Amino acid sequence: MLENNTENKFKNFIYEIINEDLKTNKFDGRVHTRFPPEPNGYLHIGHAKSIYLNYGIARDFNGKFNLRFDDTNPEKEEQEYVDSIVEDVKWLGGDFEDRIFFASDYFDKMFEYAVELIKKGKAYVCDLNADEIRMTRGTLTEPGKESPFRSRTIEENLDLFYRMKNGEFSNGSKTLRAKIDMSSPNFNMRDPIMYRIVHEAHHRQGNKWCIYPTYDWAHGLEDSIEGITHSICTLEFENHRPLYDWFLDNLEIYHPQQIEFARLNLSYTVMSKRKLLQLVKENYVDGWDDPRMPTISGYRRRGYTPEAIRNFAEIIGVAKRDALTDISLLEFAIRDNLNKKAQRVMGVLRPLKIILLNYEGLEDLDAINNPEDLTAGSRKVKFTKELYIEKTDFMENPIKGFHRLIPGGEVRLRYAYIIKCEEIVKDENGEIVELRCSYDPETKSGSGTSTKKVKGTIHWVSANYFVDAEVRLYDRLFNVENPGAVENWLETINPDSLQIIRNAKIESILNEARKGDRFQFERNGYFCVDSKFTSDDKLVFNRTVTLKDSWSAKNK
RNA sequence: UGCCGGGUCGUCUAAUGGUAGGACAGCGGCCUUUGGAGCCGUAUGUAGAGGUUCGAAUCCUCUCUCGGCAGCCA
Repeated sequence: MLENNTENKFKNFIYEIINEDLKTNKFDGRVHTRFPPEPNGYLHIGHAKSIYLNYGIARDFNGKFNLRFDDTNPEKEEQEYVDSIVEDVKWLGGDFEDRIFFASDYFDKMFEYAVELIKKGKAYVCDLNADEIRMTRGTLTEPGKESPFRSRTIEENLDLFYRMKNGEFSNGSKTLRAKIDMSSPNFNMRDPIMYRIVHEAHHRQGNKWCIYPTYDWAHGLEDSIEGITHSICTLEFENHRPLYDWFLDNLEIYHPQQIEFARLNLSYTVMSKRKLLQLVKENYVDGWDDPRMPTISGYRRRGYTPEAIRNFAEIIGVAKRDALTDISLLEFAIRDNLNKKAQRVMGVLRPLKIILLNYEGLEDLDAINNPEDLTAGSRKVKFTKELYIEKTDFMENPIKGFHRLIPGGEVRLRYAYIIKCEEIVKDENGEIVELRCSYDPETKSGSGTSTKKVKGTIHWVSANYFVDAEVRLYDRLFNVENPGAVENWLETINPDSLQIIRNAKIESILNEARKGDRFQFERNGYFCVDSKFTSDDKLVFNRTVTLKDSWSAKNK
């Protein structure tokens, strides 16, 4: 067992509870958490918060952490989701060792427990259909009415329950209900349903079962069976806790502690699995792993790192109050992480040809791979007479404060020379197609021979040595801060959330880039080689996040 | 208006009856061969009213306000 260090003690209110439990020896000094996803969709960043919370607790208290699939509803669950969830939890670093479990593996045990509750006179088979149950449940201010089947004998209930299990009854015709209190102010206690009849194959159990346990009945049993100490869930289950406790107490079995915390909401994104599924199914995005999706697979494809997501989880903390977390916190986390580890490279997204009138030949110039990490070394970049620079780095009629290239003005080419714009070449439409410049041989980067100072430094790529790439620029998927709260949320989708640039010119060193590799395109942002659309003859980059840009921010 | 749970800078979060602090975002400046990074500085907050106390974000009372709950979903 671990020493309580003060660092852990007040990390959040859940740590406080655990420290108290450790002090009173409530669970014999054990700490055992779990992450219990339902395999009915892909994991999103809200799940990452929960994974890091649960896994982090296990790690900090020398406890254990289980991955458990809460697969109690065959109508919504699929193996594909199980596979993606396992991959995502591992990628995030949630280490469940060999403890991967399935609620469906406990179905036999749950059935026995149900029989036990019937024998105690605390559960009964009810013949009311769904409508009738709803109508007799009462309202917010009125108590419900007791089911006419509530007083069946134990023998009759047992007989009926076994026959339910054996498939004698049709979907929805009968349920097993807990006999609690139809007048409870808490709806969850008004004789909640424990089993429903669903004649449907289960993704792991096949046709073994035609009755399936409900969440309320199953979840506490799953926790109890696994010896979980702290069963951490989100706020909407707070009203379910009395029922969680009731089942375990009346069964007189091992009783974990349910604790609720506020789920993550992120600005400009939707988090509900139902809505994410709809975006996928109706092709608003290009799959669960579309880089605009808040899914783990989406962030992975976009270029996010597990460390950044974990740091984000640390930054936002854990509390009980509903929150709408600003997306800038997440963006900070990934910038901060990539700044320290991403190789720098020059990439011109919107090329503008430059011809150096007084330059001939070819030079290999030194470029630093990462100014934040000099051990990353340097590389050679080809410098030639004809180059590409960023279209937006030239202004024929510059606005105030513009530090880059202007007619007759000078600017430094990163790692190279200072150049001066001598002449603008336009096509018949008046579009600028080329700039003719001179270079100053005294200003070679690193030579120490230059006394000249210029305000701007821009990136460039040789027009003779480069690699063509497609670059995908992403913006927020929604135009409103809290799309989940908008009724017509689909109408708030940002039509410009994806911009595809087909002929970006990138340093030729990126010929060797492989799927998933991350780079900083200097002055542009962080980019990741797309794992889906990149092929042998086509390089595709996803923009993970822009660099912080105080210039364009100022000019908004 | 039945029950449950919340309300601290713009946002997220800390305080455990004893100086309301941090991060992000913002603003100002320094520095800079990335308008990046870094560094320095700065403003902004305890929902309200009473009460207890030497002392209250914290305890009590009332009010206001936000969220959740009437699936055989989780």
